[in-house]
Amino acid sequence: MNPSLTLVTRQGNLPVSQHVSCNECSLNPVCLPLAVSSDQLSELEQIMKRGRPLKRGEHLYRASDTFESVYAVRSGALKSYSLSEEGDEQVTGFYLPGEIVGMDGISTAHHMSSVKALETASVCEIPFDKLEQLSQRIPSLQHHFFALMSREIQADRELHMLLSKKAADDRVAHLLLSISARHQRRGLSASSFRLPMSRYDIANYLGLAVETVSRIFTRFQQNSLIRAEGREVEILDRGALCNVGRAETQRRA
Amino acid sequence: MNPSLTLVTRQGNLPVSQHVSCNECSLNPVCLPLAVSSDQLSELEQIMKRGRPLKRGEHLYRASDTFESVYAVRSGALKSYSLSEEGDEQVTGFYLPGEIVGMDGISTAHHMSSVKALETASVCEIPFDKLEQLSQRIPSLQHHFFALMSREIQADRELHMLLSKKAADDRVAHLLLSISARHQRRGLSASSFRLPMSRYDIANYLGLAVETVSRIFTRFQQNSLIRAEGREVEILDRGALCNVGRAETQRRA
DNA sequence: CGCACTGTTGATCCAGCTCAACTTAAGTGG
DNA sequence: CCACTTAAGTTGAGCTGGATCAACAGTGCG
Repeated sequence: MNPSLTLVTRQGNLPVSQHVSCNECSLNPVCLPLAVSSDQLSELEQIMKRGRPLKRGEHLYRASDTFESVYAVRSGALKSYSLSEEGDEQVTGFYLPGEIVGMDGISTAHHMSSVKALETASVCEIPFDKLEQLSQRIPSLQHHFFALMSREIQADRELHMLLSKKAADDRVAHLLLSISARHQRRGLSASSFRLPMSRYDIANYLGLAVETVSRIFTRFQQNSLIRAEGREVEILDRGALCNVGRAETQRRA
Repeated sequence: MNPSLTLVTRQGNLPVSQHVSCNECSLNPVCLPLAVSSDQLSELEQIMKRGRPLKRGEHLYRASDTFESVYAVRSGALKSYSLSEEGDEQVTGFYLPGEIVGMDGISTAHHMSSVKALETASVCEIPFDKLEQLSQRIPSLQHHFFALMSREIQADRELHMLLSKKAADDRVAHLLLSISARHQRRGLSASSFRLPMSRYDIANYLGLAVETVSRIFTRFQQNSLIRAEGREVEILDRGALCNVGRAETQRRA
């Protein structure tokens, strides 16, 4: 609770710069290591730090903190958000294991959003200046980071379309499919998973009211597209979920 | 009209790799050169190519073209857009002189969107593989590109908030202010300019109906926030324009 | 075991969409 | 250079998807 106490605990129990071993990490095939050859991996490991896990609700960083590092998610889940001038929250993204968070803020030297843990989560910290230096020597690493950011931009463009053109059902369906795909990528079940975020966060992210999201979950369930119990979700009819908005009116028994 | 004829014209009249001289370019202070020292500028100029200008409606590239280059806008204006599975267009961005377009597609080796000229426009082509090589040797260039992409991500996050939380007036006001700021950055008038894009494109970009955008222009004009005549716009009350959505109901005579 | 958070459901309302008619501007060919 | 076509923009009227307000049901943490 007390900041200085937290600091002591962190530095006392878990050395801040504990050695990171990507080879022993199950995320190896989906995370940063895929960008570098095995003999260069140790160089990457050298600059990475692993901190103590974050508890639900704890911040990884806050908007206006100075930008120093990007982070690879090891476990758990995080959300990024920012506040408008009027003070209301906009959830801007969700981050699952194997994904990189914190790439905003490179240009301003300050983070432009805040990131907090949705559940107990741990991350590998990658000091960005070190990463830039390393990228000078490892072309594939430089390329990988350009590609990562490019993919982030692409995803944002897709979201742009979702928010500007698609109805509420589509948006929710899209999110479910996105989470599903990201699970599958890690070798987990694509059809059965637990959502790490609340209905509130989903609604906020998708530009909808909580009530609307809730109703849509219910409707999807009634139409046997999914089975949902709280945050536990099972995808029953992936095809139909992809086509929500296409066959808008479910004229089925 | 005939592709091969166009090709001849291009290569005949204007060599594809015509030397680019950033020092003689008025965009020098807002474009790429700001990333490199003057003695390294020639290296950058070396890899850039200037093609023939694009006419209104011509494509710079199309979605699924192989990704080879990014482009710095020299003059005119461009829009990027993509098509949904149902075939309708989503305008994803507008690009003005001094700005870089084409940074999607790095990860896939194919462009994920199309870019076409809104009016006669010219660009400097920057082959991306060459740029990566150069970035290996010029840290500030590498950093600048990371920063550029980071800023793109930031802008997308802001747009996310705009689309998910803000009312139609806010969205239009925001766009006008954005165009204004980008004009100012180039040393042009911040308060008086010509919009390069149609009402249709504005509406599409902001996730609104054309009619709504048109009505809002009219309303802004009635309330003396702007003076608008077709695409010609003058900002009369910048403060009020920033606060649209704050003082929603204009209880004024 | 109680208080606060998270989620669901119902009823009502309104911002912005759709449809429609019309005006103005911009090409285009004779 | 003007008549004609087509695209771009504006205005009006009415409809609707999703927001808002409200009440209630789990759920879980301290």
